[in-house]
Amino acid sequence: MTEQNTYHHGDLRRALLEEAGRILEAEGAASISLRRLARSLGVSHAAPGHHFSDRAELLSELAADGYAGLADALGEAMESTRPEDWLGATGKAYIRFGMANPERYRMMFGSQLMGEDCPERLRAESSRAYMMLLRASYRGPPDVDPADYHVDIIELFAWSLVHGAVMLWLDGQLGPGVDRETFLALTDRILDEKVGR
Amino acid sequence: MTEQNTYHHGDLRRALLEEAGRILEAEGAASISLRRLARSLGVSHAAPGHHFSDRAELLSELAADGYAGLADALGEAMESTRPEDWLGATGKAYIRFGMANPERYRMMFGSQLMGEDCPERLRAESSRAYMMLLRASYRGPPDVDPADYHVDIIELFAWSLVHGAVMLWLDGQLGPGVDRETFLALTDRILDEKVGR
DNA sequence: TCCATATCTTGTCAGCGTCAAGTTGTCGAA
DNA sequence: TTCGACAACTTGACGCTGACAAGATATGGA
Repeated sequence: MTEQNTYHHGDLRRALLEEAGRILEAEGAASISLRRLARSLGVSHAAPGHHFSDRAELLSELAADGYAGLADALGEAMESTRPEDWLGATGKAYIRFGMANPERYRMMFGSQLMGEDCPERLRAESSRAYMMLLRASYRGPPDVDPADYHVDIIELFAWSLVHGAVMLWLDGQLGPGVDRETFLALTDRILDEKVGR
Repeated sequence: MTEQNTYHHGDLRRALLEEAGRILEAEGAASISLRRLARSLGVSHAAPGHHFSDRAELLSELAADGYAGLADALGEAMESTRPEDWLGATGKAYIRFGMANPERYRMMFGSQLMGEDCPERLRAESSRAYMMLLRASYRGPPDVDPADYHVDIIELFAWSLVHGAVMLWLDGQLGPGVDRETFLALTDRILDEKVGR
């Protein structure tokens, strides 16, 4: 399926992204090289260059996929809970997404792909995820467009909290005393007690 | 001072770290290359290899310096406030440190330098910074060694909060509506209202 | 059928980290 | 003072990387 002996690969772009995603979670973003991807897929070393202008563009695509997955996870969390529980539910979903996709998450937030001239899709997917959190924490009148919410204390508070917790976990900064179970119990308790209002 | 025409540079190791630090804040960690450092300092391309076994080892040293600076900043914040205000004061100092040293901060937490076989000094300095936050948030009896504190809800809560806030700021995730002043006002307010108990 | 075009290959370039082997300076012991 | 061990540095090489240019090949519409 990924192997086709035709001159044209068929869907090299997709294959490149899939292989890159595999390497990402297995070895980290630093191990992703265009030449290695080409080697794995049996194409020439310059073939990837026809689908991504840059190595950065490929990584941005991976990051955009990550934001899309995060936004979806947040959306699902909101669908299965009542609006008054949205903030806590999305927080928990956020933390679980980060723990399930550590390298993906690290790349989304750690590397500075989101510059001035970042790809449009990356910007779109990341702001979609952001809008999810805004919606989850919004408490105002219901007829306001989510794009018109403004960042206020609650939103920054909630997002900072879950984002920081995931980062601390991924970097192993919490020490050996905090295992996976303990961490989840702690964060859930924080979200219940501090965020639920 | 950084230029000496002797065969032996004198203090090449220090000069390498200083130049690397300059490049770090100016262009980001990705722009730090051993050969470029050698070129800037007028030594051969292999000279840095005699002071750092690895490129990673040099970066780890930079990160360790960062943790040392962070720990110092937290320590100063605690010295100039009463113990009951420590948590809020260290939180504010933490946020200001991150904003003042964006690329340094990103490298400390973003890149996975803190693995199993990470340099001893990096581990030491990072846990020193961690201990500062534990001390600042500790509320138990005063005769307990800080090393024996255990991570509990308050500590994780406080550190997650400031860490996440800094990351969001550095990555520009908050959008154009949140400028530096607004961000500082928001985070200060959060620390006062939510962390002060 | 034929040609424009997308796709892929081959070749090349400079830069990078890393290692090996040789050179030069330093410093303490004899 | 001389000598030898050792640290600091240079030179050279290797394979890897991203990037570009130019040519080959397949595809699909006119």
